[in-house]
Amino acid sequence: MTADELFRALGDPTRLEIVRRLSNRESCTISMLLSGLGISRQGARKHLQLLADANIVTLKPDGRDTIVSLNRATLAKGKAFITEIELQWDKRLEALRQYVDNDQINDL
Amino acid sequence: MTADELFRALGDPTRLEIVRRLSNRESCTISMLLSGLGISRQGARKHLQLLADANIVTLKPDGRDTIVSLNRATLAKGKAFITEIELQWDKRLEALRQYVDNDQINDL
DNA sequence: ACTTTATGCAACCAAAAAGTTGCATAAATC
DNA sequence: GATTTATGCAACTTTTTGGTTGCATAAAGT
Repeated sequence: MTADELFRALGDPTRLEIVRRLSNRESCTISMLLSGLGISRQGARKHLQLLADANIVTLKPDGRDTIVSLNRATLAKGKAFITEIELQWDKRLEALRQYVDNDQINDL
Repeated sequence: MTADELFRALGDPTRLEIVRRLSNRESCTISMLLSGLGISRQGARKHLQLLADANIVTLKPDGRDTIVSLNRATLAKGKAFITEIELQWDKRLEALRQYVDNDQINDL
């Protein structure tokens, strides 16, 4: 799963709300999770499937219900991606700083 | 700018490639940045505008050119959002652990 | 057995996104 | 001054997304 797929899955207010709910509740059933989102069950269910496809969420059938749980490792990947970008940025800035310093030495 | 808007802006391979390029290069002109992305200049320019609208990138006209630079603070917000979710998750798990511990005490 | 509850699947629609092409313009360069 | 280069704006098409409704089904509760 690529970083853009992960971010795309997080890039919707309904889906982000689902993720927020899962971070607060225990893993819960689909109907509990999706009630009160302001859209139809099937509409919300599509969002949930998108999260499942992006591996942000895991669905486990259990009798009549289906249990939804948050996949922490996947979220961590998104965080790691941003951290990596920031790291590259820092390295570049540091290289620039050293370059400027050398110029100052040359100016002596 | 909401978290979902930020993630949505990052949720596209072309835009993520633009961000990656900016993390490695010095701030550069639009044409330098967008060449070789595999789509038309105007197509790529639309993606760049989306990144600018999400405040991930800043555009600064300079004579004939326009200088593009990465906005570090905005990326940090995305990271912070995920961190917050993880924190909620941890707090919930800790509460659950203590609950289980109490049960064990009750069993004595 | 009958009813309710939790869920899935599929068709359909409207709006947004991704991409294209063509034309315009203003700054640099020759 | 003529040309090249960097850019913008706008119209248009195709694909994707977000949402709906209707119908089906299987497990639990009465």
